[in-house]
Amino acid sequence: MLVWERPEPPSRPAPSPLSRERIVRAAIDLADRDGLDAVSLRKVAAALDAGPMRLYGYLSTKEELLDLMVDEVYGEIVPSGSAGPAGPSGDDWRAALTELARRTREAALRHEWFADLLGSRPRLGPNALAYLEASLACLGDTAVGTVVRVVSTVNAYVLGAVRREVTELRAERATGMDEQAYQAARGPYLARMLATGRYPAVARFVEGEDVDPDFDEGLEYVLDGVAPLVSGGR
Amino acid sequence: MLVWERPEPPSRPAPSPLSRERIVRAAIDLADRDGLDAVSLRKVAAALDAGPMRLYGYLSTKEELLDLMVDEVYGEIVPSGSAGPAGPSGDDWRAALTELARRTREAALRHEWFADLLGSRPRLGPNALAYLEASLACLGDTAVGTVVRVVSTVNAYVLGAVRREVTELRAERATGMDEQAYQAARGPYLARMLATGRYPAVARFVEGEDVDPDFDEGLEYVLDGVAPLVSGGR
DNA sequence: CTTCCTTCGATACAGTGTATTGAGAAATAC
DNA sequence: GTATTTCTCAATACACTGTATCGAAGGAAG
Repeated sequence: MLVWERPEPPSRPAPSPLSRERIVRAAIDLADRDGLDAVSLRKVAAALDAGPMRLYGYLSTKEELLDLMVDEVYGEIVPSGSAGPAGPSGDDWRAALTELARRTREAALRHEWFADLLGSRPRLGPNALAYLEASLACLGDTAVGTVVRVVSTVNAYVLGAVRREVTELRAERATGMDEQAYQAARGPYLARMLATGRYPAVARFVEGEDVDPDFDEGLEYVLDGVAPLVSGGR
Repeated sequence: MLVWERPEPPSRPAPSPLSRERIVRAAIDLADRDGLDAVSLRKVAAALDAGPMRLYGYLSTKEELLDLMVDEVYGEIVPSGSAGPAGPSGDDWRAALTELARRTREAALRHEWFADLLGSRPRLGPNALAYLEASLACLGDTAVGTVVRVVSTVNAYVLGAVRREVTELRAERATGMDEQAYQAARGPYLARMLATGRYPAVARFVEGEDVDPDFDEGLEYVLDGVAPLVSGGR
């Protein structure tokens, strides 16, 4: 039985009133501050002045906690008032999808762990469904086959781009958030590898000015790619 | 100091000759069979008839083992003989990128855990560099700015699409690899959610024939999107 | 043969997710 | 009102994780 089907245990007016909401929020705070690895049932429970086993009334497994965390962030992404379908497939489907993608990226930058979990588990929570709903609704009343093609392609890009961006961000910070230090740390090794001559294209790319890829720009290309699908019918 | 910089300890002709190669292969076999969570230093060591601490001569942390595993799969992806740059930006850059994307996907289907790790850690291993090299080389001598735009966009799509596909595959298998059983399990919950009327677009999508999104098709769209960049020159 | 230095395995520790169990309180029955 | 049942919670326990420490064994150098 899925988490979202099970009712919460009635909140006893016991010492500290607990709830899924509070548990999830504590877990998210922990993950935001100290990373996903720091999220243990013991620490989450401790943050709420409770024993670890207390949580098992609200969750039946740690996986479920992660599911709830992910769903919570989906809730941050989807604009709360946008349940209604957008304009009937005008040309603003691009703007709508772009907006959603941007919000997804921003949420992932706020909650870096989200990028690790995104797409790694089936999303059936209410907010994940709302997210899916919002995605599909961007295309108005376009044919369902077209909609799924467009949305899944764009979503795949967003997922991958966000993941890459967060990873790079972490890597930079790992060496002391100094770009110079980063080059200095990875430099010797990379230089030696490139000196082997086995990676000429990489060498050319490293020596050139570093144009780090832009999220919005890549998104434009992807949207360009699927645009004929939606305007051209099919 | 990175793993790839450190030499292996000289292989004593001790009871069982160990090597990074053997360790990584054992770990990969374990991950393929029982999932990434089953990869523990103890189990890997046991598979090689060694104590857990023995591995610390070859690795200094479990993270490094994961890095080596990822790099090994990169080695499976990149065609071994394709170090030379492809044709000078003809029109076969599409074919080359497609080939590489397909091979990436196939590797992820062979090693599902690869999808979980892909893009989650900086890739600087020799095979990862070769992969990057092969990606960049697909575009021949196109301007470096264009190359990075194209490759990073395509890679983002591949990463996201592969991840989604593997996740769905796992979800289906979790209920007993029966599509009917899957619908039956998730059905009641989904039906109830859809009955709330809050997800009309999702409902339309679920009721319609389920066109699961195709990897190659989405890739085509993305390539279409970046095509003007490479043919039109920057 | 003795000495030294490397390498290995055992032990140990802090931390994890979770099953079990026993105490205590709330709710019900009389 | 008291007695009994039921439910909730916290403590304990277990198997497991990654890794530090340390003592012993074994090959190399003198």
